[in-house]
Amino acid sequence: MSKYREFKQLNLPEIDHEILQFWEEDQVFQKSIDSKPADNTFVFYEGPPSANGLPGIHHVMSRTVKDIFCRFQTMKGKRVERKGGWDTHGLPIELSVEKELGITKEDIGIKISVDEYNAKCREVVMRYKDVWDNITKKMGYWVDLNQPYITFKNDYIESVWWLLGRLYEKGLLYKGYTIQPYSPAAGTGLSSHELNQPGCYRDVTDTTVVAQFKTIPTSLPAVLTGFGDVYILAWTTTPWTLPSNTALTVGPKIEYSLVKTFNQYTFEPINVILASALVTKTFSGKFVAVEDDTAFSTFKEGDKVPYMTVATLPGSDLLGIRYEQLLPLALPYQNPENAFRVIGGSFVTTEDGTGIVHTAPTFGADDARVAKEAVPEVPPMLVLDSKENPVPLVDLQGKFIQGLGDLSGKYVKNEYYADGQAPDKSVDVEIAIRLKEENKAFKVEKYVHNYPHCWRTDKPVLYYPMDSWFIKASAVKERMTELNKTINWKPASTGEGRFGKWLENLQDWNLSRSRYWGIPLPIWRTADAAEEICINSIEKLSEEITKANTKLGLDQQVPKDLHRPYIDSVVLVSSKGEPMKRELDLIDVWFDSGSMPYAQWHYPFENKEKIENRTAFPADFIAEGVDQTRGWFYTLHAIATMVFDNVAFKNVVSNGLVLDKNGVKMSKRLGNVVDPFLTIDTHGADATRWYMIGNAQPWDNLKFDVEGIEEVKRKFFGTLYNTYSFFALYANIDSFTFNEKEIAIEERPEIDQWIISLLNSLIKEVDQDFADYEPTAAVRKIQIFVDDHLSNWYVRLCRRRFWRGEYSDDKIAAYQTLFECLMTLSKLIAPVAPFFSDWMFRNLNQVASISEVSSVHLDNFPVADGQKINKDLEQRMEYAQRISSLVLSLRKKDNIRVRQPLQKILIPAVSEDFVNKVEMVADLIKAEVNVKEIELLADTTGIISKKAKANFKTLGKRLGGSMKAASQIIGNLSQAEIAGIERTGKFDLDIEGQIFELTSEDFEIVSEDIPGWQVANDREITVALDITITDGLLAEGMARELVNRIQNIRKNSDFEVTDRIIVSLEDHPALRPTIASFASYITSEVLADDLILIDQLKEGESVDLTEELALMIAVKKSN
RNA sequence: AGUCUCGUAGCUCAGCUGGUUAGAGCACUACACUGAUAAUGUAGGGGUCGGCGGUUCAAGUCCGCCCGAGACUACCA
Repeated sequence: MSKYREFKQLNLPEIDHEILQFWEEDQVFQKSIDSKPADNTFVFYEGPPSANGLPGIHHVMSRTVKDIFCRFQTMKGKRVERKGGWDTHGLPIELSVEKELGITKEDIGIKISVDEYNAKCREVVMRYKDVWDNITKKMGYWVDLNQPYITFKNDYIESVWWLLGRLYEKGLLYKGYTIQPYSPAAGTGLSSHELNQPGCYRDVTDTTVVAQFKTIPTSLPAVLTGFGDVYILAWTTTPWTLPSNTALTVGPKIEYSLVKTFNQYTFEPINVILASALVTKTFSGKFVAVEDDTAFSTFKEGDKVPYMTVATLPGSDLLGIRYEQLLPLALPYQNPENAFRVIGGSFVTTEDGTGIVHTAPTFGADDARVAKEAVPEVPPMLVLDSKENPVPLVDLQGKFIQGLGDLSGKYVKNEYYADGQAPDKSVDVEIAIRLKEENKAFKVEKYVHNYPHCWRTDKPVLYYPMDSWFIKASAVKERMTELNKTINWKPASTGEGRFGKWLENLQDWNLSRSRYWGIPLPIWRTADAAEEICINSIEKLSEEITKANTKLGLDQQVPKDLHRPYIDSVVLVSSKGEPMKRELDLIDVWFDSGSMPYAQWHYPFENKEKIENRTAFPADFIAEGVDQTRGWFYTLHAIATMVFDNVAFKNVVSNGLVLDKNGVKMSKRLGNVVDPFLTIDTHGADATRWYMIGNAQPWDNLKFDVEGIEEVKRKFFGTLYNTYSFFALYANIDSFTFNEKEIAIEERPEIDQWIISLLNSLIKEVDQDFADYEPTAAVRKIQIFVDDHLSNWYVRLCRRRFWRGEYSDDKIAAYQTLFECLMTLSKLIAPVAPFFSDWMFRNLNQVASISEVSSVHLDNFPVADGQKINKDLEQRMEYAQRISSLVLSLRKKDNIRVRQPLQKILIPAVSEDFVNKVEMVADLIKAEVNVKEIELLADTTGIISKKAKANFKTLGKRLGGSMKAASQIIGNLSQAEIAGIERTGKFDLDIEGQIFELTSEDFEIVSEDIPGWQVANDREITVALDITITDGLLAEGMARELVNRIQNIRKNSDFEVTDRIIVSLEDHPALRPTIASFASYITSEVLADDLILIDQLKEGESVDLTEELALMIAVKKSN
């Protein structure tokens, strides 16, 4: 006959090892998938980590979240395939390679060939794969590591190309430009990463100009007419961009003023528009505010310049005003008629400048955006060069192009000239002087501000329009928003707020990256860009290569590796027989990861049905850090919407950050990084997982504190382990193996029915919580059940049933009940604590053979049996718990030990229902608090004093302002008045003469006191305790003290719990009544065959029986 | 700067659609319990619920503004 395993103490890491080994040997993960029907899937997508860095504790967090729901759904009968994946492209990988090789991006192709460089990336990218696989295993995260998808594989790239091809066919791919930081000196664009390097932002002194833009009178609103020439003031720190001005941007909600004054350089009378909030600031120094026109007529050079506000209007009224081009050196090649007008932009502030922004779409990101959003679109200042290509007024060297008069050929910043070559006057100064002379400069000043510099050359960067390929995401903005509304976000605010807002303000997706290690953009173009082709498969590439080989007489093949530089050398041919070359850009790596639903299956070249039958798409569930909202979550959503007009995922959990215990972000620099391996090896994976989930909701940030794991280990796993050990100890003694027929629940004692009822309530709630992606709620409820109800009430109160007496039905019921609780718990906790749960499941099942499967993870999630849920029963047990607690507190007040029996407690009968319920649990209470009788006191006796309280909910609405007074009156009602309410159910409340007719519903009546008794209250329950100790009670109390001392001796002597003993006691007069009445009680309690009183006992040990009485006790084994 | 989240006891967190005296665990103190014992019970101290204003008979809860922490996005004439 097999026994339940017993242990010396809880060792979670050892359990991890044991179960891990079992999983591997039995291929439990594989079985958990294969054993489920293929047509009942729960689709999960693994957001791929990059194996270029080491896993941190936050990965344990996010993977725990993923694992929980996948395991849960598996137990609910779903087939949950979990393909692992690796993100292998991207800037971090390139940078780590560059750091290692000691090179920079500029060296690629010079010091090191692109070929070698990419080989190095390929090598580095999987560097820590083993470490990752190891943590995955150790933390109990089930994911398929054997056939992961890898983003640099040709199959993956081919799928991505296919997706791009679909976008291309739909007209969603186009070439345009974005304003990017660019270093003319280095001849390269800079990433924001590079710009954020320390020391890049530096204070510089620039010549700034507040320029006067002369409005065209016919376009002015009525309020601004009749004053003469009206100028709009706009400030710039980069005067060299003024020739490229094509618009002025105002804040529609900002108030603007028209101010009458003189130009301080030309002394011509002018009227200028600027934000009202900036009038004082702008007209400081040489200016003076005046009230009327007289100052204007007498003004002469040398005086302070008078100014006066003559009109105000909101920015929205300025929209559409046209103005004369400030520096008419060139005109936009497209729609010049739409340039030089006032448009609106939400980014405009009144913090500095004039509240009106000079807008040059070719040199400012905001500028380009507002210009594009304006209706009609404001054209950027692009002109056609000799090859008819549109170019900005400044070339890639940072020089003005030809055809701009004096400016042509000059660098826009003096820093760009070679040493000693810079002219005295920078272009900025030159322009400022010219504007002054032409009555176009309102103010010219030096200004110190923060400006980014190139970290390579130390020279200021230029914001410059760079060619880029875009995905026209804005075209499907509405559809994305619509589809987003069908997604269940956890928390909802991320979906509606962060993600929703992001979709509303969606910009086109800049796909281009000028790097080397990534998926190449599969577009080939002729030199004049007249013809282009987008390659969407390797087969297509092969066809085109063959075609090109024939027409151009080449000998090319499809490269074995689709990366650069091999793919760059492929030349295709246009319909006219011209060569076509690949656009050199790589695509944004986010497109890689957003493509994973399809590319992981090499769709549509393989596994076509998986996507099209919707068995592997969309995902039922994904989870990742909240930082992925605009990363992975977005790219998944965008690609699915654009290509499949579908969501990519139905449920998404975005988890928060893992901070250190002080709430500080973990970083290597601060040395507060928690090592996940160390944590798991020391405390076990389950305690770590349980702590992370139980301590904070996944989407809140977690303040990670190892002490919290310790607490979880002690409180939760320790208690559960103790409960199991307790069960195992006695079940082994009684050879309980669940052989007997199950005893019908209604035939079991009240307390068994109660814990089973609670258990089923728990199943219901936990099942719901897991289904709702609320793991924290589930975990907390389980914890309360285990600690408070199962361990501290059920087991505590039932202990005797397990170790006393025959193997009766009552005992069997106790075993069956506790077994069921433990078995069910193993399943409920399985998603969160996969190791301990399986360990407990297997320990129980290997003896009882209740389940046919070998692992809890192959079993089904428990189903609540509504029949067994009895809310009445739960209610009365709650009464029992609360009453017991009150009695214990009363005992405490008088310092009466629980072992000392007392005669009686009095409880005022609150209601008939209450009386019935308490009577049903009276025995439990009596045993728990060691009291002989419970008297439920009907209030007719008149010895209970009561208190009435107002029911704010019912009265508040009716009484309104009189509520306070009412509550006071009701609180002071006399015993007679309260009795009246109880009798008649009515009461007329008089508040300052106004009568309100109240009913018993409007009151809460509580028994407050029983005069002359020790009384304790807990809400509606009141308990009084009779503390008289009679001789009989005293003798019985002493008997119990004796039992306790003898039990202690047994235990200290390391007797088996089943050993029978002989007890010798030192005789004492105080002891005699006890022995006379309770000798048989004592012997049966301590399993004694004999109890002997001896006058002068020499052997044994001296024991304090009470405070006054100490005596010798000897215990020996009986034969 | 914008968007979002968070702010309740020394620490970690509950607090449902507003309702009476704001709760739990940990930690601390005292006492008790003990055939589960690195557990448990009872009692105690500890709170201007980030601040200010508003709505309401009534605000931790709803609204506005501000402060602080964090994330993401954008970098500004």
